Amino acid sequence: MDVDFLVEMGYSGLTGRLKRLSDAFINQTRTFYREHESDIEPNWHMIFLLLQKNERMTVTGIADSLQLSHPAIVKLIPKMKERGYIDTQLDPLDNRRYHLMLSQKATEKLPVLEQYWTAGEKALEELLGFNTQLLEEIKKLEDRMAEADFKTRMDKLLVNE
Amino acid sequence: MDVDFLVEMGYSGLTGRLKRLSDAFINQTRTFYREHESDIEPNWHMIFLLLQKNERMTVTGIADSLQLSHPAIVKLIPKMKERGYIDTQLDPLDNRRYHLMLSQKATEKLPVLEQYWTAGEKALEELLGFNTQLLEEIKKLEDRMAEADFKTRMDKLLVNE
DNA sequence: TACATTTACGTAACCAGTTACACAATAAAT
DNA sequence: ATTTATTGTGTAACTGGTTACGTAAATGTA
Repeated sequence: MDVDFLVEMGYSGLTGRLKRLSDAFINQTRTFYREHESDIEPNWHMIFLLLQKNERMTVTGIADSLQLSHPAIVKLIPKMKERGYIDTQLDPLDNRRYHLMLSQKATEKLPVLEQYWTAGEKALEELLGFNTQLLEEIKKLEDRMAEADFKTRMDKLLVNE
Repeated sequence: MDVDFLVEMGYSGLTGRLKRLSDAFINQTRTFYREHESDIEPNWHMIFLLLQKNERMTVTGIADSLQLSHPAIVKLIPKMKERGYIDTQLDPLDNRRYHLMLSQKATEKLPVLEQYWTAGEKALEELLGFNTQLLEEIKKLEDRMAEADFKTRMDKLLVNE
């Protein structure tokens, strides 16, 4: 395919291209982990970082920090536990919530994982041409989305309804 | 959530932010369609455009044009047919393949859909601050990904393995 | 203290992509 | 003409998100 239809379509193609890029990063990261005998998933990365920083967090705490819905986190937990990367602990003062923490195994594996993540950062720097232009443009987009999201703007801009 | 952990994390957070943005666009577009009584899904948009341009296309033709895997397209078809937006026709010269085309209903609904899509484009222009900076940076990223993808670069940049 | 509200987590059903595999039909090669 | 390779589609199992709903625990209020 010499021509890229999504690129051809200009603004209309942009959302599809973001999806395509996002999927590419996720899928290639998963392949990378598997080829390097790592039994972790791409979307665990930020949870590891969060729990490294914070020691112990609740489900909603993680969900809020990453701006994901809480069921997204709930669904990760069984597999992370099953593979031995996190321990959980009921909150003694509040029986609804419980705390997640990195396990022994997790802290042992962190040095290797950090090598992978460093490689990922470097690869990303390369892919961004060693400048922060894209990062800045994404930030502007996020900020404008926070002011008024896509749907709000579509509703407003829809003619003669 | 005053602080955004993903933004805080710099390069490491970028892929998650792309995912978050992509999901936001998709989910809000779906909500928009549903509130406007439209029984179409966000990822049908490009297929409509493709079939407007090309009249008739095969499954792999569409997959290649959009740079998706063919099962992604295969899974869309039953619902698009069931809701009456596409007709299919077996290729008389090749019994493996069949052609997809926009149905009567689809062409009837196109004027309304085009209003929605125009609103989407305008919303996107707003969100990009009426300049093509982000589009250009995304293009550069895509081009570099085509040269050497994320995983290839990670492998190469992984130290002392 | 009783009642209403909010919060934290869990579950179900859905959307949207992927890889891996199977298989029949066509095309290419010998 | 037969065999081999390739192509087009279908299916299964997986990853990773969402919304909507339920429920128990904690909190606020009359």
